[in-house]
Amino acid sequence: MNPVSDAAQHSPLLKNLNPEQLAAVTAAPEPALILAGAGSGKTRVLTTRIAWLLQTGQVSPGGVMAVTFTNKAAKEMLTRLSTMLPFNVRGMWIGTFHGLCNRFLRAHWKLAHLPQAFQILDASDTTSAIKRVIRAMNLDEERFVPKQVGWFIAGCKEDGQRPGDVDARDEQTRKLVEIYANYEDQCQREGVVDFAELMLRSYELLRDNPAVREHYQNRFRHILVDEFQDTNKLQYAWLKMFAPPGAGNGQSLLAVGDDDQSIYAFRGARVGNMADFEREYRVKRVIKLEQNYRSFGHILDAANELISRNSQRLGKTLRTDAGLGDPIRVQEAPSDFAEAQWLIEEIQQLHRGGLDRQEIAVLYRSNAQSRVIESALFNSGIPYRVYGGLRFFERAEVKHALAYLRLLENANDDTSFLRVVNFPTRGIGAKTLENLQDAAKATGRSLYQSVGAIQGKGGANLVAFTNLIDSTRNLTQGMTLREIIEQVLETSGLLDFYRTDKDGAERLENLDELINAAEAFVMQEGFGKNAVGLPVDEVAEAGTPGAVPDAETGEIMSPLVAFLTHASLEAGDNQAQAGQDAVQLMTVHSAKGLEFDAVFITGLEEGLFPHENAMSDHDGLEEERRLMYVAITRARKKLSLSFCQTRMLHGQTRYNVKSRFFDELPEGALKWLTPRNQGFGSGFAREYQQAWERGSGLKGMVGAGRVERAAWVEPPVPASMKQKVSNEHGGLRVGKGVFHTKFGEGVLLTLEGSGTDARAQVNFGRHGTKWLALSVAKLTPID
DNA sequence: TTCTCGCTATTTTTT
DNA sequence: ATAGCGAGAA
Repeated sequence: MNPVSDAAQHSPLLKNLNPEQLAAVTAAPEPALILAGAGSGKTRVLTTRIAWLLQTGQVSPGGVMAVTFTNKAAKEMLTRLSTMLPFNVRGMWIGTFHGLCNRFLRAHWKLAHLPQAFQILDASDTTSAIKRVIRAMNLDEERFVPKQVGWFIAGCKEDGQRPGDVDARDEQTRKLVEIYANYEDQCQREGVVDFAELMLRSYELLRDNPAVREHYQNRFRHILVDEFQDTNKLQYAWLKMFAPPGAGNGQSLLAVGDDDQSIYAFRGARVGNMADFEREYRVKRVIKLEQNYRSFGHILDAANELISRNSQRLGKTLRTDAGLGDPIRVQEAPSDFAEAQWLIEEIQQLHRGGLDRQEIAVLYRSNAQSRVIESALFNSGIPYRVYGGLRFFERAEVKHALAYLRLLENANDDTSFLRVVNFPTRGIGAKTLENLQDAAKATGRSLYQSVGAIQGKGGANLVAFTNLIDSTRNLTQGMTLREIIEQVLETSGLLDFYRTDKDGAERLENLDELINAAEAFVMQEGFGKNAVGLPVDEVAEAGTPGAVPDAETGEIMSPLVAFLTHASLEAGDNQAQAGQDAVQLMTVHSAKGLEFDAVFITGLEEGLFPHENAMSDHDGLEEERRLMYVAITRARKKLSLSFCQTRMLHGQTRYNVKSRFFDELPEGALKWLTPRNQGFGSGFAREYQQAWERGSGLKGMVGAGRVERAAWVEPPVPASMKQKVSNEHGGLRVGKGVFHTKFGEGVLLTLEGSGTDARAQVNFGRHGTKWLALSVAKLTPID
């Protein structure tokens, strides 16, 4: 039945897998759908399958592609794989949809009609770029709210639609499409792409270039997709380009997903892709992973019972061998303050009982709910960490620094230009910038290129700014990434600004952290990859996640461009700092994929959870229910649910009814801590509240800053990993002439790295200074 | 150019 | 309640 040999079936990798997991891991090389329930060992199955395929010689490292949604999941997969495999896995095509698209577009930048050093706009860059378009078109920003226009454009792209494809039936939509078209032109002019564009552009490239498409179809024998229920229309279409249905070419597309955990439909995710996949790929057998290794029985019973109320399901019931465990505790609190106070007591008790604080999670439906809980935790001195705040690369000071760095690479990046042209202030005001933008618009050139057209004092200040950029660019030639950033921070005046700013200390720290991040990035990317033993041409295509060589010439991005890309693609981890034991606070959405010993689901009130805005349609309620399902299944041992009779929301007291989800849970699994149906204002509740209000200094503390903000930390790089910089490599010498088949003669400036990762910086004069991967580029020394 | 006042919106958001 | 933003004043 299975073409794999007996020996392969007895690989030590396959030990301790249950029958379903084993079936998934060793599934025949054909399309397969794995329905993986929460806590069923999904990641283990994915990584074990990849390791097993490689170990049994069914595929080479270059023939595998594994796609995830989050950087975290991708990292997790790489980490686990590297412990299972004897070689370095970093060169393999394992990453997020967007990360892999980036890698692909860097290798085929010419076909994609992009500059090789194209930069990626994050969500806020995108919004400000759209805002500029709307202003340039003299449109009303009330009627065309930049953020909403952004959603519209992203929505079009995720549906695979260019401006010409959109069916605009009304005036408003026609205008939106016009904005979309202008925004596209602007991005193209500036050499930038947004997140959705990364996907759409690579999809179109594959669609329109049969040779490239066939090449990749032949290359990737095994494609594995994680969280398939969250894919949107475009992502599914993108996957089909790599592995078309019904091709019968022996490719294996393995989709892993859980329809019950689909909670991103509101963002364009199509659960229906799972059913479509099953049909279009004629999937013979759907493997269900229903054995749960995470939670006790009462918790699973509750999850199963709740989710069974949904109508549109592929069908799946979790089971465990772990026994029933503790019942689910339910608390009714008179107010949100009292709920928070109850949480404190519970958390203290759990902690006294020996539970680490980081094993305790407090979940809520919307971010606004975290405030009360935070101040209560703050008051009682319990360390906590809130997820979902500003991430490292999104901080203003870091974005400013990155904008300067981007301008060094591409001065035509108007988004970056506008961000820092007057920061720190240089006497360039709104009026001057308006004139500049008019001049740029008239000639179709970038702001940087139009500076000469502005007269007077503003013009002189603008020239001073471009001179600053130009001279910094010259000054930093040949510098290491660290030196470049240090130089930019100094000459831009950012350091001076924050040094004199009264609360600039934290910002200076973050800028320092930026240098560390860059240093860590260089170390991580620049050392010892592709010990994988990929053939040279596959290295060219796979490259390294950080710096991808051109598929033809071997030219790679400079470390600076690679770092800037890294910064946009990975906004920085919200991951907890190691060694700090703190209670975890987050929305249910951001808890997906995580697990804790003890979980508190708070604010279970009608209108809040399920949220009123989601209940306009039937699907909305089902998605809320799936969200509740995700929340419940995060808990390993202890689960508590709570709701409040009253809650302060938008400055007003709301009187609540408990969530309908309570009626959908098995009564036998619940333990009510408060008498049922207790009215508001009953003796107990009133007393509790009064005691609470007397005893707490909370009123003064509300609005106090958040403690222990999640910080972004790069793993420390051991000194032994220091990158090799040499003067010689295979007959090439720094300072001597070299010849490249495409770029002609040049002078060798720098040599870095070793082995297949060796790279060279060469000044080709007319063609400029370029970084080349020596494993790909054909460089010969000239005497 | 920068500061301050007042208006508005406030579900979730992996990239 | 409150953060974020835009318009007018200093």
